[in-house]
Amino acid sequence: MKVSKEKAAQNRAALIETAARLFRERGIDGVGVAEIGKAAGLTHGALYAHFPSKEALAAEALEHGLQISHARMTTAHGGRLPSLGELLDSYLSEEKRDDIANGCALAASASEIGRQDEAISARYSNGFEQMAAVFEKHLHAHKVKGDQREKAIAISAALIGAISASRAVFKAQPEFANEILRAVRRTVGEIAGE
Amino acid sequence: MKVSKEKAAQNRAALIETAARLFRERGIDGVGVAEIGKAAGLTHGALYAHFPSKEALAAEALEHGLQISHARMTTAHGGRLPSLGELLDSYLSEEKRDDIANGCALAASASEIGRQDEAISARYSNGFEQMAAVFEKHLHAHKVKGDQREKAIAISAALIGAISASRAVFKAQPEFANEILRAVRRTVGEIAGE
DNA sequence: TGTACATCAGTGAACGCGCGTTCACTGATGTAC
DNA sequence: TGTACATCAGTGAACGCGCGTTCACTGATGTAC
Repeated sequence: MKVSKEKAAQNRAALIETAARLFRERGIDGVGVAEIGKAAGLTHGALYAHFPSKEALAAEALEHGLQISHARMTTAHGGRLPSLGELLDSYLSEEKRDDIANGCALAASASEIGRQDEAISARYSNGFEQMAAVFEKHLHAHKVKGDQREKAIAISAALIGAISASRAVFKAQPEFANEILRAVRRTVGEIAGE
Repeated sequence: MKVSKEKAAQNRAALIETAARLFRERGIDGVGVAEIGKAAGLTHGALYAHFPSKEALAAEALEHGLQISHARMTTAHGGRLPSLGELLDSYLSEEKRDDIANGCALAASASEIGRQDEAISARYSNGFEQMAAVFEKHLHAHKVKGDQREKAIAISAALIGAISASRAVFKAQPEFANEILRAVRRTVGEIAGE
């Protein structure tokens, strides 16, 4: 049956949010459209009224996830801009590492985006540039010597690698997983002239 | 029909090598057992004479890939130990980034290992520790100040993140993908006192 | 050394299952008069 | 404002397909005598 425009927009948003969370948790290949539809309170068929394919939904879900991640990196308690130290502590915390569903979309999908199509690559690319831009501003504010853009890109890559690696080793060696987070936290702090 | 022990061992090795390559290229979820068997010159049924499940094969394939990666990081032309600069240049080269089939197993599977079982996590964990140990030796040889193990772990995470991110953005922005490699190359070089 | 036979790696059909996508249909919404 | 009807988001059965795994069978290998 037809639903109101408002309700349809809500359903579309629910599909994107649900897909973004499930894709982060289990990968794009690891979640079926039936499960996404059901988790969003719909049937799987409804998905195709909003998106031409699962892949198109994945692109929108990645974009949504990246917007959330960027917003979180640029707002702390009370809406103020977090300091570089707060940002690094939060990004590399054990809590964030363990909460993949709400974690950084760049880290959760790092090694599988290369297998997706160009539309998804483009979204990831924009997200990575935004992340690097956030760090570049911090490096600029701290008057860090050298190529600030270069260092900001390296920091972004290091953080993504740290979360991916920490999650990868966690089940077998949780203490080593924590050591990875601490090691990158301190080394990046040094680069940023902390 | 039965085959000689020697031939059976060759087939087992072919299954592991083929699986390692295909899993790196398209992910564990992205390749079926039928394709692995066929690419190794067998039928899919033969796979179960050597491994109890696809997951068990994935664990062996990861281990095999990590051994290759480690061997490559500790031997250059002529069997000598490569310098830190050679190692970084090679690891962060555009060629390695583009050749996922033969690339570093730690980078290719970074974000999907966290979703696999503990046996696979244990293998990844050992591989990561070996990689960090290689860099720690280089830092020690270069008499780098500070906590060398900490820096070696951070360097390993940064390299894995760099390759993952560079591959992720490549389809949409190949020049940005190259910039990521260069940025991490130079920043890691600085950390290592190059 | 030659023969009989147990072993077991490999074959290929078959299993149930979930996948992404399609489509005829439903029925409340929202518009035209 | 009230009525008739076109729209279209959502339903749920069905599509063909490939998935991981099982299993009865094959036949060369390798062993026992």
